[in-house]
Amino acid sequence: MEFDDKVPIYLQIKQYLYQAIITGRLKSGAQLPAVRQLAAELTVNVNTVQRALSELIQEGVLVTRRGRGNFVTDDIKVLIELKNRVIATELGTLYRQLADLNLSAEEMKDAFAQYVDEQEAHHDHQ
Amino acid sequence: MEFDDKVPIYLQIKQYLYQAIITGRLKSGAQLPAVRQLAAELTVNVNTVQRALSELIQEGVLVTRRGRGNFVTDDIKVLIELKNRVIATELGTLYRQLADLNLSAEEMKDAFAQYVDEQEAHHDHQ
DNA sequence: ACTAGTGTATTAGTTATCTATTACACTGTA
DNA sequence: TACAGTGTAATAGATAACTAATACACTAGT
Repeated sequence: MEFDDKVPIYLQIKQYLYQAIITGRLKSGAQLPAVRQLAAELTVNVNTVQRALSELIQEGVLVTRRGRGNFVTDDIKVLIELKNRVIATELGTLYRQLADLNLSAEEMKDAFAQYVDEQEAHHDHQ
Repeated sequence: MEFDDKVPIYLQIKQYLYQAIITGRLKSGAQLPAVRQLAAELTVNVNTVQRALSELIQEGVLVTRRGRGNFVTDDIKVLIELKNRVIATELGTLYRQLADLNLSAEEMKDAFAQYVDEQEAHHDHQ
């Protein structure tokens, strides 16, 4: 996997796992690949994977069972909360950045809507 | 100044300067504070400031005159292009993140619009 | 010429992240 | 009981970012 060398890899792995869980590629209760396999897939060290996993465990998103493996929590509430939290964080980041550039609420919404429409148009033409 | 310790400080300083220039707090042709003063204001080392500045100089956003100081370019076209580039980058980041979470174009626009409206409502109540 | 105020460069030391390697602990099955 | 497959921990070394300190180079004003 390719990483942005300006942000710690373990944080990018967290994002990658959030994404897999939120989109349902890793479903509630599902077992994750073994840490050594994950490390191989991501072309990264086991310790780095472990660091990301341990934070997800801390958050209650993952559950670890010694000798068995790591699993996505079966607590649906936690997963719903996770999705809301992740999306809100991303929306908030853009909002703050645009606010810092003195864009009004209307300008922000228009700019983003226009950007999205442009991207969709490009996709259609592919 | 407070920094996020998960992203290099010199990049955050770049963003800070982009913001100052785009919002007109630093106008076209204006002289920047001396590097030592900037370092003091940002509570950061001179070398770190210098690293950020040298990238802005490389981009043509700033112009340096030895012994005189650093100045915002008086090439308006460069500044307009800068604003467009910075905003497009930020919009693109959110777009990609939400696309990775399988949100549709409509869902993205609605989610952001709703977020912005909520923020504005909170501001009114302050 | 001197001096104060600029940017620039170099060196050395600290810290966080990441890697590589090895070892250990627990679980389930043959 | 062995063993293969899990997670977990610890150590040592590499690299990038940051800091601190010092020195150098150029400009403008006295």
